[in-house]
Amino acid sequence: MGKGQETRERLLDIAELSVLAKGFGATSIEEIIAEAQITKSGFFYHFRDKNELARALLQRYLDREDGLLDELFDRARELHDDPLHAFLIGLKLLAEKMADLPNGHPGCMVAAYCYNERLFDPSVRSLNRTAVLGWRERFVAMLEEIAAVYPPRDDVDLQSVADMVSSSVDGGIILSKALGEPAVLSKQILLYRSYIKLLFSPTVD
Amino acid sequence: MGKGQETRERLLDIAELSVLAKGFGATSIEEIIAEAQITKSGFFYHFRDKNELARALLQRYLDREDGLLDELFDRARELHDDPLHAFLIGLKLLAEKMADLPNGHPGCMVAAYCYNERLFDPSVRSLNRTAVLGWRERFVAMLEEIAAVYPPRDDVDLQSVADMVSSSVDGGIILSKALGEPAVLSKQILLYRSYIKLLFSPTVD
DNA sequence: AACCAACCTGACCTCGAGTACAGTAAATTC
DNA sequence: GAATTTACTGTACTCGAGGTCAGGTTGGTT
Repeated sequence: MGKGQETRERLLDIAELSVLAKGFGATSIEEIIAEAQITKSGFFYHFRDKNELARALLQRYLDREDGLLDELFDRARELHDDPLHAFLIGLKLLAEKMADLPNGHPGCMVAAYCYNERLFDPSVRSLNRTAVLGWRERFVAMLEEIAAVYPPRDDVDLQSVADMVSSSVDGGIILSKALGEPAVLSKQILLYRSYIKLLFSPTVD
Repeated sequence: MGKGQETRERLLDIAELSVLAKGFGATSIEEIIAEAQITKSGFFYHFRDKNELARALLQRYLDREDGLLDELFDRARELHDDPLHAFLIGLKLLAEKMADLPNGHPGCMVAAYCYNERLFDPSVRSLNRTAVLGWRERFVAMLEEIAAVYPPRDDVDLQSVADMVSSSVDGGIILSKALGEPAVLSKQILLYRSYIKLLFSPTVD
């Protein structure tokens, strides 16, 4: 990574934490460059304007998130052939990952952007939408594979069950933040796992 | 309601929508007073500073939310004596209420404040925390009553199952907003309901 | 040695934000 | 009907925000 890329990443790191803690509108370029020890002109060399910072921030977050999900659920599939058990293992790995964050989850960019939507141009909003649709697709594929083997014990829409992964994570993050109890997030993921277990297991216990 | 209270409520209405759409930091007093057709000094007559607006906004939101939950779950209890079925009915009523919002849910103040936490003084943050704890308490009480009659079919922590109500709502709101699909929220609540059904029902069908 | 692109710095501009404070018209109280 | 309170308006101030532009330094290419 060249010197320019390094600076850019540093700017994004600083911006990311600030955006998750104060929102995009309250995150000033002034404060980012102060922490990054760079001048304002230096900042604008890397990003044309604040909206380009927003786009880059979201894109980087989504790439990382996709990478993490690939890693965890691929690993889960390695550990178990059965689609249901692989999914349950993947959820456990995810819960553990979330529990291992030292200061709790810093926040979900997608959620932060939802509560700042009016600030962004359509391209950023569409990026956000596409990301959530991607997660839906990812988990719907797993769930269909599961449902083909284990008929669900309740009449549910698999697409919504797929959405529930994102919902549990985003909801869990909010509760963790509001309560100041980082553990809440992983507990919510494990409850989703419990639902999947009950929904698809032929016998329970 | 006197003239002053009326103005105050109008200011809060305008601020609420803006905060949920752009975040608190990006919501300017200037824009609020422009829409409310009042001067800046008029605004500061009602609120000492921006932080007092924040507190009033959250307080009003929480009062309304508590009122709504009281209404729905009291009504549910009227409709069915059994604690499990009453809870399931309450969740259905909640899902319907959420589905009936014409333009989708405008957003949860608690969630918005979580992603703006650094902007507020400790009293506001503590108000936010207390609210979530209140919801936890409310639903834990219902779940304990249920669990006393119907032993849960999975080894779960009832406090987390209680938190899952808030988590489903907040997660559902975020997905709805990100996707531009208002229906997602009520579907997530109904999935939580499905989980409760599977978790406590002696027989499934 | 000359050049050039990448990576910045410094000085400057404009605008709107939050805030202060003095004044005032209308309603309410005494 | 005088005094007080409520509910504002008008004016003025400061500061930090996002953004521009012209210039400078550095390390590698020709």
